[in-house]
Amino acid sequence: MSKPVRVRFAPSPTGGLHLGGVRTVLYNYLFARKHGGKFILRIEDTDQSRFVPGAEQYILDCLKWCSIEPDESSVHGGDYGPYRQSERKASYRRYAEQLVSQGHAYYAFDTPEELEAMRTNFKSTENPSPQYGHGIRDQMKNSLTLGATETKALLDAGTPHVIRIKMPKDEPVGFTDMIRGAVNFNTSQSDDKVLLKADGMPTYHLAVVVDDYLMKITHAFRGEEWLNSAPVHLLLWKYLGWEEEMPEWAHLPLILGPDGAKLSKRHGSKYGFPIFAMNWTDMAKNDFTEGFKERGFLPEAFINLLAVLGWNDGTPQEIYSKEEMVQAFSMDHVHKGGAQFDFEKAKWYNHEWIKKTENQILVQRLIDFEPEHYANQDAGYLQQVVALVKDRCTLLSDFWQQSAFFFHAPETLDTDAIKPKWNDDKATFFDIVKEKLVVLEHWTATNIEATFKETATEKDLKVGELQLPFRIMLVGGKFGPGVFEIASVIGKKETEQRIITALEQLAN
RNA sequence: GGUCUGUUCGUCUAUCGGUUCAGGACCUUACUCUUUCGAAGUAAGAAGAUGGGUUCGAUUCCCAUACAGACUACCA
Repeated sequence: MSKPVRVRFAPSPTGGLHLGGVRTVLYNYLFARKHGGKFILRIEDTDQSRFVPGAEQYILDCLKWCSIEPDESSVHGGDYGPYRQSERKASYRRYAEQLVSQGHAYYAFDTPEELEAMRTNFKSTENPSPQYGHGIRDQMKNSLTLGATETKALLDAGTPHVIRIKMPKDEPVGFTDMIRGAVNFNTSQSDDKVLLKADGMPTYHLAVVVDDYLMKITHAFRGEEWLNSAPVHLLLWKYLGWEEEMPEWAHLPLILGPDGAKLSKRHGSKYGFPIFAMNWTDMAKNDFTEGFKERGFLPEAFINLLAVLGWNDGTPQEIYSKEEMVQAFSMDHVHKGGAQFDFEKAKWYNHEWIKKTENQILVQRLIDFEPEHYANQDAGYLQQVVALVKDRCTLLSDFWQQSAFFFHAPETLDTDAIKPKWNDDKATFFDIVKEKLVVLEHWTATNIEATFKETATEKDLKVGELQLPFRIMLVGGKFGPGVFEIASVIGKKETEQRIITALEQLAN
């Protein structure tokens, strides 16, 4: 029997949570649930200069909205905390120093200016970005070139320094990716990545390995953009003596924008669709990014469309509930290639979910979405309205436009639509039909329709030509569900009143 | 520049070497149905990047080319 599955999502609280991030969480979550394991949320806040206040809470809120909440996290707790890297700071240094004493890492004292100078000096057309690696480290200021005594002196003097991994020259490294199979590299290709920064914080490279080990992570999913740094992590697992404990890795394909490049905030503003799960405002940069939630997406639709962007279960099914996804999910059906995000299809998913969602739940979503419109309405009435209009709404924001006339009489009537064909016969018809409706015993759509049609026949008028005027009277415009159903929902009194108001307007 | 990864209709994808027009969905168009607008239904449109192999047989396996993307920070 294998170890219990433990997967983790490790966002950096430096900004919003974009589509790719949510999809990574989702796959983590689905995989954990599928295998009865734990889903852990770890906050990677080692870069204090980029840390954005509120971002951690934002991430938690997004996950809550999507109902993919972690089992262990900085708020839920667990056996392997703390789950914030800033709170684990003390533990990283000893691992870095262990590597130094083993000869797998070294102290480097180069100042930012010196590094900058190195990059410009060694820059050439063949090598536009020279790397601090086996070819260059001999010429830099580090414990390998300085010698033991000078290094110790600098260290004792408190000289700012970092610890870098010493990448071996020309050794093959490789691993088996859950999605891509065998992936091979050569150690010469990677530079001597900084493991511990001058402020004592670890970089991602050190932290991810140490934390994954200490938290007993069994499977690690991350974006394809990390593939190139895998050799560094591989070596770290090996050098720290934890090779046997190394998790299985899956590098998820990227989500691309309509232009085929990695999806970014830029795409959102350029093409007019959201990129983040929820609205996010970076106060420091005064930068606002729209969210799917506020755009009117249902969380069920949101995770559905993300799950299927790069994964399928081999069947033609497209609409999945979260439970169905857990059942069907499997890593071997995750696509290798990046997937372009198509907002049209995203809207289609939402539409399908609106149709599929029970009226009662939909009403609740609407109240949450636009309380100013729905919060003080009668729940039963809202459900009737929602049942009538849901088929014609793609986003939650469409509901008000489609249903406002259920809550108040139309402010303006599109009389231009009927005036050309309006005449006294029709005016008389509505007078009579109004009187008949007022005394109608059972106020139902079928009865209203029957009364309407009988009266039309009596008056020798075509029903079709009367329906549009009736619609304009009740709705104000040429849209909405069936007129008789509308009349039945808004009630006898309101129907009568709207006919009267409209007849007055048409008489002028 | 180097390294890594990828490539089936415009987009998301099915096909785990072998029947059938390479299937489904989004999208677009036409028609039908609602004598409103959605919706719905029907039909049509549209693909294996290129060139070599391997094989009785390749979209599927291998190689090359092309194209695309990612990475190349004391950011993650």
